Amino acid sequence: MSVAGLTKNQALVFDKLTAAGGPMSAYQILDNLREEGFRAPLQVYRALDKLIADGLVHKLESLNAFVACAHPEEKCGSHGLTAFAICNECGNVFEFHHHGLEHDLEHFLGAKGFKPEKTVVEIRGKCANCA
Amino acid sequence: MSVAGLTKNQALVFDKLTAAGGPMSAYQILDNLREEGFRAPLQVYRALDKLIADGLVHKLESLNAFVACAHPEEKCGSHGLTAFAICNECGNVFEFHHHGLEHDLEHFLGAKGFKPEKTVVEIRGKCANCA
DNA sequence: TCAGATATGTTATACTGTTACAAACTTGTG
DNA sequence: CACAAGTTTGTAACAGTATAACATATCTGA
Repeated sequence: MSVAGLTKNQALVFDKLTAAGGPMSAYQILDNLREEGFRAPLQVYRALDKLIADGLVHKLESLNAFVACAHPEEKCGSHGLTAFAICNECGNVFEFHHHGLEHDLEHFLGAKGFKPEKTVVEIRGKCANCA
Repeated sequence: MSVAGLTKNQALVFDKLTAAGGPMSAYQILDNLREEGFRAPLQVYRALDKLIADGLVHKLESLNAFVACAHPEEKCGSHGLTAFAICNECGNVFEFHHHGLEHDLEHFLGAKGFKPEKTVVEIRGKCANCA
């Protein structure tokens, strides 16, 4: 389950998030790891910072929540722009990579002299099951 | 400056945000409107809810901040997808509408049975002036 | 006028995230 | 081994973001 190169707390957070199979808030993670010895939010946020930097976890800005990457074995950053379709009914999150999108944005913003560093794309709506 | 159909508090918040010419947090707005009689966050959040519903103000999810629409005279919703390029250096926000982007996303997600309701697109990076 | 709807005010509280500092553990080098 | 430097973890306090619940006022139309 775990991934090489993670410290104890990072692995605990990553495993919890992977097992959940969906988004969790930092405080939900904290409460779920109290049995494992977690006491303070910082323990969660520190682990998340590293996991996000490594591309193993993504932050969903429109939910203030975190979700395990859909393909942790490959480095997520290498796929370019990561986007999420989030169902407002069931809360399911579908992660995808859309190269056309990325290319369009780069082209459009490049023409204006803007240098993208991180791009947030989150589509809220109804998934096929809930429609 | 003001827009028809707004209540007193809504107009105060909208004018403050327009005058700022950039993003403000809800609590920055609150502090800036204490002289006008604002006392509690809810006064700001309630006004923002209405302004956002009307398309006069946008929420920047990656900043937890709010910004006046770049073209309040036209109904913003009618332009489809609203996107933002946000400079991490100077904080400037550039609002734009990209129809190709919107079309691509709709096509891609439609094929999966996902029905978009609201789309968040925020590109963080360096603007031309700060690059 | 007055009843219903809308807007506002107020207090308290919940949720999200960070600062500052201390202690423990890891690692490489003499 | 010993021990210094760096990294990880622990803890407490706090800052920033957002909402719930309830009271009061204002507006609007029959």
